[in-house]
Amino acid sequence: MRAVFYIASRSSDGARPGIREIAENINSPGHFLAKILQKLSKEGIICSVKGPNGGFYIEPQGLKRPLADIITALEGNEIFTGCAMGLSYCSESNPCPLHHEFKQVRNRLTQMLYNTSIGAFKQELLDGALTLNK
Amino acid sequence: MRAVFYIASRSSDGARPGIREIAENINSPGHFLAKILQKLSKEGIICSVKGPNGGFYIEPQGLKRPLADIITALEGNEIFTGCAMGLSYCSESNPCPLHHEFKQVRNRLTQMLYNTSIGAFKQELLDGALTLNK
DNA sequence: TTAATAAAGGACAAAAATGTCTTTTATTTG
DNA sequence: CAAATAAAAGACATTTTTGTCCTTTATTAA
Repeated sequence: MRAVFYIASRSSDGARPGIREIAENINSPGHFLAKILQKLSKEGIICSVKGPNGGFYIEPQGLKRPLADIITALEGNEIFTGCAMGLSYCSESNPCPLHHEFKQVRNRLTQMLYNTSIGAFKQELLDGALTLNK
Repeated sequence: MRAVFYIASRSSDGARPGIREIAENINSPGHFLAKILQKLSKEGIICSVKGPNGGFYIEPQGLKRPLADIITALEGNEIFTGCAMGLSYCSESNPCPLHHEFKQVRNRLTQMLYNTSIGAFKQELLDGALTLNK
């Protein structure tokens, strides 16, 4: 789950890096990465091409999608909706003591992840160190 | 890890509920609860008395401690310090693209958990539904 | 002082998350 | 079309987290 954004930043700029190349650059077990990429491509976040010279890439429109989409695809959306204390009964109509205050924090996080596109994140990475080895 | 705050809210008001009593009221496996309570009592957040009529309680001064202490005791403080993306290289001097913005969100959460005492949380629970069965 | 009670502690078991390996399928290039 | 390449897919292994059980130790009350 860690190695998510690396793909995003690498796979673009026209090229189509393969699993091995990506794995080396982000310092992650290749076979494990493969599974994650499979999920992401099934969810339509990244695209893949089989065969020689194949690999992964992201379409221009895909770069516009928010980081939140990646999280949702990989881990579901509990982060965006769950209670701070993990209380199952907690809801808008039956809030736990921290519910309202926490909701603000959570909403801000949600906003942040929805307002930051994969492309923007990538751009900042390229501008900076690009140290993605975990 | 879920069943944390329940103890806090129950064990006070002079009584010393035992594991069984607590477990039933919060709908959690008793033996598992026991381990959590052990940790918390080792950390000095709750107190325990062995023998007949023994059980768990929290001293008045303990009620003043922030919720954050419970979290730290049980899960460490990565929540309060870690990077949103789980990037190990991310730090103040080498920030990831979301670092600064996320830090604000995280600090707000931290503040919230430090400003809310166990006692205050308990009070709100007693005032409200007190539905703590998970 | 002894019997009953209840937490402490450690060993063990199950489930989930993480990671590895092998086979299959699709694509491209010669 | 054949061979090589690379992702897809699923089986399998390891590790971590979560949960259970049993024995020991401390305390209280009769």
